[in-house]
Amino acid sequence: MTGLREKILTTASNLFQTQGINSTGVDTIVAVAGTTKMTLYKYFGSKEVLILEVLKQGHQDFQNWLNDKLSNNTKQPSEKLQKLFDYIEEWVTSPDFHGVGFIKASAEFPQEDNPVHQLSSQQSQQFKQYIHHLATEANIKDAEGLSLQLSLIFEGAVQAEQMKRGSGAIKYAKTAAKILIDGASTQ
Amino acid sequence: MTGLREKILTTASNLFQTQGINSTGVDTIVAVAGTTKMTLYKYFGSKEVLILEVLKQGHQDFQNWLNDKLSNNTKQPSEKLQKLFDYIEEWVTSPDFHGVGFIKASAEFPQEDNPVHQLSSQQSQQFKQYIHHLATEANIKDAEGLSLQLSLIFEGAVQAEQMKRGSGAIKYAKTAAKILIDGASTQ
DNA sequence: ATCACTCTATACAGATTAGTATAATGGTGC
DNA sequence: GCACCATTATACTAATCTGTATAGAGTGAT
Repeated sequence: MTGLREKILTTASNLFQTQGINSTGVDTIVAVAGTTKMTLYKYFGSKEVLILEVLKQGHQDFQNWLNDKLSNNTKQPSEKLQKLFDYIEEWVTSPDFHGVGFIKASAEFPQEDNPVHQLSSQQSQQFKQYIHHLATEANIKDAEGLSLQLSLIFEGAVQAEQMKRGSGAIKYAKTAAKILIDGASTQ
Repeated sequence: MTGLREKILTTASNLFQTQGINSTGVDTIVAVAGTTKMTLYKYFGSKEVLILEVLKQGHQDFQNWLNDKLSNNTKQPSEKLQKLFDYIEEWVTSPDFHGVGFIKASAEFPQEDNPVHQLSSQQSQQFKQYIHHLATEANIKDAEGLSLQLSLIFEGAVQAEQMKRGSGAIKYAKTAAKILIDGASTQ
């Protein structure tokens, strides 16, 4: 079992978040990962493929983590929606939080026909749909509107946290989410 | 009257938004602006200086535009806060909207000691303080909390709009803002 | 021991980058 | 005409980038 592919993935993920994607060269990645370019290009045909794989992995990790938390710690569907931002806070404030990939990637690759941008956009929409799913299960009338608002707050909070670490933006995002959820529930 | 400096500024601003900052070379900027590198480096000592100037200009334009709108079209302080997101919507949906500079810049320059990141962070905070100012004038009790929440929604909406143009995120951001403002007013 | 296989080491190609040096061009004021 | 000025045109340096070519080192199986 190599684990080299995995090592390259996590190394690239960290560097992309801390240095930026375009600012991180392939040479830097392999140097930090303790391997060579030949190996990197064997597992990932190009830097673009590597970027896409990093995004996929990060998104999947987040979705799995969140889903497990919600499945294991809540019973009623309405409870999930209420506790959503509690877990998001836990995720964002955890020490190994390294940002949300698709938000940064879409900024670095603004062109709509770019594969990285397309995947980012797709992941953003996927997350919105996940909230939509939670909202409909909780019998929210305007599930579409609420899910869009909650994803707005999510992206804004992550953006703010990324802009200035430990800004406490998540706390206010949490109360804002609570207000919006309560408002949509009693309708 | 030259206007060449201005021309370079607006050209760079457009290219930075549509292609990304790091992905836009100095050669491209001068080619599109119809000038040469010598002139660019005469007005702006380095690419970093140019980036900073573009950010300053864009932020100032936005703040001036928003402030004028609010000053001219509202009378009472509480009205300003209510109409804030109406004008933000007008700004975002306008055809020559080219994104909010400091949001993208902070993504492309994640390192906190980077001058571009620092300016972005500073501008983000400045905008939050502007909302805070509006909130205190409107006699909102928890002005700090509300202004943070509204700036979250703003950044999230811009992010969403940038991710997928014409997503209608602004409309939902508007209603979310209304709910939060009303909630903070009747406290 | 030899084959097969993964990984390393290193050097390289070709393109692109930021920034500079130098000479020529064009217009304005006098 | 002449001097002054901003601008252009072009060529260059030196670094950096992605991606590849080639040869060698290590390991495990049979």
